[in-house]
Amino acid sequence: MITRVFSGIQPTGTLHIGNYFGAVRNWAAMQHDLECIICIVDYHAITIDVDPKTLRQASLNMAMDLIASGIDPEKTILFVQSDVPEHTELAWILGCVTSFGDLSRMTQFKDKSSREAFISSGLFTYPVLQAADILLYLADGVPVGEDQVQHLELSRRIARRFNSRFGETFPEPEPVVGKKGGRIMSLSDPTAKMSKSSGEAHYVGVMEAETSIRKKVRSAVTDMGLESGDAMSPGVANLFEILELSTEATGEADLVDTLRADFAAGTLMYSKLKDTVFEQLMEILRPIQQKRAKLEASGEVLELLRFGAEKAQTIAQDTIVQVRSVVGLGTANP
RNA sequence: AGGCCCGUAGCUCAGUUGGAAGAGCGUCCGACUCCAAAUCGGAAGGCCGGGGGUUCGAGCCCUCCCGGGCCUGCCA
Repeated sequence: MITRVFSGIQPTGTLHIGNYFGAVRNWAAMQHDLECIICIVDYHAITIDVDPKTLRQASLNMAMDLIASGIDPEKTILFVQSDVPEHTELAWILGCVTSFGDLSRMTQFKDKSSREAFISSGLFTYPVLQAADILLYLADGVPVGEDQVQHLELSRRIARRFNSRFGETFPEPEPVVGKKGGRIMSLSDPTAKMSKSSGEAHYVGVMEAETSIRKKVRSAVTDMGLESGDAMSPGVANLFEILELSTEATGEADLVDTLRADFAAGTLMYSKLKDTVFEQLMEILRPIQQKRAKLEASGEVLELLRFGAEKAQTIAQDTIVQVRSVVGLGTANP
């Protein structure tokens, strides 16, 4: 039985609808039944080149996006990672029970390092910090997408090795699967997951201006003309996916059925599909954008994050005291 | 600590004895499309890493600095 869930998200400055439908919305649903901890992972962000002038603001923006998207800072512990420096201490200690070979096998490192000119050792040990994030809170559940299962496996491995070496300390975190697959693909390249790093045309920002969103949806790749009865192309399937996820909340699910029937009959106009996707999407995004604007005007994020960091640190410090004790570190806690 | 190589458009790079800064990809606009993609047409985009020097003239030569890569060594 899972009781406490940890999630991290990088301070990329803004959320896109892939983040929203794939992760954030599930977190918002979970926070009513489970103890949720959501961390804006700025220590992770600095593993690749970042601009120090924008990092802090990116963290604050991400926090505001999350709250506007339904994360309730009263229910969920929401904070910025570096406000709780215990993360780094635990990462060091866990790094010492992590094998070099395990880290070398991480595919995401191989991926990212091949793209960077400067490869920091932090990029290499990133999964250790990720394990520390989870284990610091003794979280027993981690909402996880396809691409993160390998990292979670490593976290479990690290927890297991630590426990066997120093005594039962950490639960082995279980993957928590969201209720819906919710994997949204890039609009320009529907074979790749939606991400900000691929470029402007690839993603739709949750806080993006309506005119811009409309344009991006209209520009989505479809297909080169199908015979009726042909399988749906990845691009069209992706649009249907977005539509389905949107209408789930707007209560207009019959729109999807109608359009699907049109597709099956070979009479679907993609321009109509796109307009519908755009309209339904905006039904979801508009209230979020309004909430976000109010939040920004109020200037209360800093206070909310400080509140979150305090709650997080209370848990984190208990863990660190325990860890230092079983490992034999320091003189304060024999 | 020593040796070698690199830094030019958002990205990957070309740039001849020193003589008017370029290409591909990406971006923006247009044509074509039910809408898009692909394709075609057009446009924007640059402190040539930075300072100093040589020269009538420097992306190119000299020098120092900054940043990055590889190799060897030293310390922990």
